[in-house]
Amino acid sequence: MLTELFLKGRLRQNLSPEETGALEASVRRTLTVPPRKQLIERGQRIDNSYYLVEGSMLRYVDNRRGERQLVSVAIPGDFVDLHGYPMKRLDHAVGTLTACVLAEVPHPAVTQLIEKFPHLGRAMWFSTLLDGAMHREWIFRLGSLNAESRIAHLLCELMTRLRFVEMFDGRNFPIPLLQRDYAEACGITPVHANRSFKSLRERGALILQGEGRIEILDEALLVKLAEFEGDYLYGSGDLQLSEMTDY
Amino acid sequence: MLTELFLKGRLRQNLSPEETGALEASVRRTLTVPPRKQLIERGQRIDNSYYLVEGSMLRYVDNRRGERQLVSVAIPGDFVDLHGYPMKRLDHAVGTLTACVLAEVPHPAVTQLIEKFPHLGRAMWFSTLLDGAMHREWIFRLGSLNAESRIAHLLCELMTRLRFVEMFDGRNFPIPLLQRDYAEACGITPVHANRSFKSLRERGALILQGEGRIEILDEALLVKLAEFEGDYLYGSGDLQLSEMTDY
DNA sequence: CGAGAAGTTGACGCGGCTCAAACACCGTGG
DNA sequence: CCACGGTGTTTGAGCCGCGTCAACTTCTCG
Repeated sequence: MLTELFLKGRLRQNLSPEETGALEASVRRTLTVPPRKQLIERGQRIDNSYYLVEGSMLRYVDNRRGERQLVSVAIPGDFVDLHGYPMKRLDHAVGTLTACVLAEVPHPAVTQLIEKFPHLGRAMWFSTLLDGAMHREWIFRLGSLNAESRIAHLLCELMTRLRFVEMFDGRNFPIPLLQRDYAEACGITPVHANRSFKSLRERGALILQGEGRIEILDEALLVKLAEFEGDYLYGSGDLQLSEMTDY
Repeated sequence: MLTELFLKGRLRQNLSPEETGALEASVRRTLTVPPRKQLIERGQRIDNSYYLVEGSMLRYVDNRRGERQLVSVAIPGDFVDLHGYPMKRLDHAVGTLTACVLAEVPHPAVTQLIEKFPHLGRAMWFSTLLDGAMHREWIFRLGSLNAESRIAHLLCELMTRLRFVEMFDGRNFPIPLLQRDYAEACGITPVHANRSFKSLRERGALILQGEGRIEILDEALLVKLAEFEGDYLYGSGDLQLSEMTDY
């Protein structure tokens, strides 16, 4: 079941066996990509989308000085560039963070999927809108928080999302973002990211183990520092997409 | 033709007469809303979406100190909270900037629309993804630019979008955002927004006429300061959604 | 003519940037 | 075996962009 995590991590509802079967069948092939490799550049036309089975990926835009601004971190279960299906080209670059296993889904297959299963189509629409919600919170992070809180906020989001796909044990943070990645995500310099991590360490919130390995010690403290409210991830049971199928 | 601007501003392609007729017919009523009035609060469940016919609106999230972070500025032709159709509740607040005329579209009507016109459904999906693209650029703005460039970048985006709906004459900027609104959009204080505008004025980029009225003098200079590349608005003729209908 | 909202400006402090150096760890090759 | 370079992390010193606090002006409207 390649797409099993898609359900847990992104769709927020159950699909019928026919729908999951059709989704599974629309995968043309799977491929393995080495770490830190750019797959798509800004402006590139695409006619496949990639579902992330294993590993983690980054989406980013570059400014004219070659500096990178991260806009998204993808984890297993994310349909990384499904928005490329309606948009036809991407306004940002996509690359791997770690080695990744990807499932390739051709856009014509998506068209067939959603025409045959309109309900699945709305679910896929929803999954692309979750990116929008996460982008909005990313804007909040950059516009309203200081450096230390920005990092805490990003960690909180990722911990919450990782729990959806059962990839976080409460201590060992499984995404090996380097300090310069946090800097590029949070709009600060790597030096200042380091100082912010030092402060988080001194507060007892986490332990750094080098090369992006982080051990979480006090999640509640991170949530408090970040003013984190996870409702924007639409994970609560009583507000699921399935309610809309009543229409 | 209430929804005429939707085509120009958001859909980036042509619709058939049947499609536009059905879209038009799905409007239950139009309503007028006074300026600076909040319509929807974060977390609120919705079962209508609003298409903006006239005026301008803001979308924002609040932090726990009551400070406001803008995440979007809506102009005529925008389907302000169409993403609320698949999501069922909003993760942000929505309010008017000026007095607005809104067209109310019930969500069940949207379901009927997209089931009868799958092509229109994909077009509406696209229009919600345009928000995502603008959000990403908003992240870039906050994460990679200084205060003066952030304001310039926001102005550039809005000028470009206003041109799509033929609402910008090249001089008089028709959205009366106050300096504190620019501050809330750009993650700076109102005082510093004022100093940044002063700098833009001294460069000869624009003239401030009070109460949010701005006259644009040197658009090229603003584009340069902002490192603005408008391709993310998907306005270029050769990359329109219509190409995907080949599938 | 008083009150409030928007804009403007100055003085001062702090958060984050820049430049620089040093340290830890690892894989490679002599 | 150790020397070595590369990468990631850590820390210090000094500076600057932006925040804070406060005063003042202008305009509008009651």
